[in-house]
Amino acid sequence: MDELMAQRVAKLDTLRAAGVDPYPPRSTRTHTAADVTAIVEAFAEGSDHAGGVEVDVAGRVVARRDMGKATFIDLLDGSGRIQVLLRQNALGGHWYESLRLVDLGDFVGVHGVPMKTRTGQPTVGATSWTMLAKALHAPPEKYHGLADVEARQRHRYLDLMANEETRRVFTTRSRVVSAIRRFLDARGFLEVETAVLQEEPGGAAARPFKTYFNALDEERFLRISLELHLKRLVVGGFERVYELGRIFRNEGLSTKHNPEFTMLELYQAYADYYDIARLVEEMVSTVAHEALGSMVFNFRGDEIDLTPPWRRITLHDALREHGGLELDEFPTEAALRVELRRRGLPAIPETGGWGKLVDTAMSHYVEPRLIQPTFLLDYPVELSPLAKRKPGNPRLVERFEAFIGGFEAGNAYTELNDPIDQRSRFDEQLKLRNAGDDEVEMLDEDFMFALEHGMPPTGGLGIGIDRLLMILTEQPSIRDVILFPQLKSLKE
RNA sequence: GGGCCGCUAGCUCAAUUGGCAGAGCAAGUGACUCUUAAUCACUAGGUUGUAGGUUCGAGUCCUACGCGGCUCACCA
Repeated sequence: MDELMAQRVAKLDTLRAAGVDPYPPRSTRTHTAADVTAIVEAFAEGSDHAGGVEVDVAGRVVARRDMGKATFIDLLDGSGRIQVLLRQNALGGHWYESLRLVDLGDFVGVHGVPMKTRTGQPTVGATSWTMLAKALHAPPEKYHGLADVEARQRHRYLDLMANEETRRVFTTRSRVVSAIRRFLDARGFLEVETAVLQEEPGGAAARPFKTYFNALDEERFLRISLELHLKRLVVGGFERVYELGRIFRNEGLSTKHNPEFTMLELYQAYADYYDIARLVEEMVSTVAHEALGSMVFNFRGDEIDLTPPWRRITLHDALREHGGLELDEFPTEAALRVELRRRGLPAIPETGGWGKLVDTAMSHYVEPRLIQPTFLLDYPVELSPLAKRKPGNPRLVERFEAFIGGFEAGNAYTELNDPIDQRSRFDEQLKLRNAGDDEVEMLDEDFMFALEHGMPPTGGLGIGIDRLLMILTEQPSIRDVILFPQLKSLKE
């Protein structure tokens, strides 16, 4: 035990020896910090007190200014900060003296009267105080806060207690998620919960996490998307469903990727991808307005305006506009590969077909330039085995991805509901897999059985909530919007 | 996984060419009854991420490892 902790334990023992429980089971709080501030601000003009009102406040001691026979303490509670003035002749000598047992980081309760100091600051003039919970470690530095990125992520509680900005990000996250629910609930969507542990992880091309189900003596996978289960529900007759849930992909970490992340997926019967595009821009802008009161955000140095309508451009046109690449001139995998090599693109995939190469070109030329919210429309069929083909052009599907701030934030299609085509698409995926592409969509027989019973024309959507939050809270890394991001363990 | 950068007191940061490891906050003692990054005086606090190596001498140079950040690859 280090010296600082030993000092605090000694104070704790002193309290106990005096018959004081340093961890009492409850407090008698009657007012929050914000309540007291409101009371003081309602004082009559020229008055510095409210006749007869007494309050009990409680919170963590975040600053302390010792003035001899008077001490100022700043308490932080869930509503904010409030200053407390403890004076010897208001508390009595014994209780003032025992203030020396109060350290930064302790939780204390204070009984007193709302008042203004000479400078007009709302303050509780204390008549008594109580220890509510003794802290055995010093909190992070009071002025600079906690800066070390690793410490902030490993010990998020320290980040939250030290950094106002962190508290803002995560209260915003909560408000955004509840605004999304309100938006969808108001439009007749039914919120559902589907299986996290799955026999066959489908709905996306990603490596899954594996786990083991002891009772059944079978392997299970953590879900990599919500799609196939939600579509089963549309088959079952739920016309508008959504799920806000955690999904898991056994892949790398980056400023845009965390292995577990929160996805919103929704499915709307009798809608197509154009309907979904309108829904997305309306939902995101409404949620931004409700949760943050603004539709304009500063993200990585760019000003991003979420006001609808968002730009719509086909992938085909975007490649011409941003890359000078005319896809029609390179209609085969071989021709496109030669062209991309000639252009010197990095990381050209060896497997995966024409669609994968189009995706590579898109990532290189288009994606980084889509700073303002943009719907990129009509993708190669090979990349989208669950989306409906575009009438008149069977190489493309009715799909868009929504880009904001230079990365993908959403993905939507007119859902494929032709079970014959769906089965052949799974077959195509299997061929790609056999050709060496290990991240493809896997056949799910029960899903096929569902489709074979008939699914109405349906529009579907997936939005990465964490990425959306990055924009809305103006945070450059996904780890800044996830309370407990995945980190390597400390081996000792 | 590759490349680059970082790791010094509980926290935030210094340390010149390889030459006695420092400061602020926090802590302890004392002064101070309207302060608010309170102020003032004094005190204590270190296996410089870990393990080796070079050197008379290593926070500093070399090697390996650990953790983190950025970036590339993969992915949403």
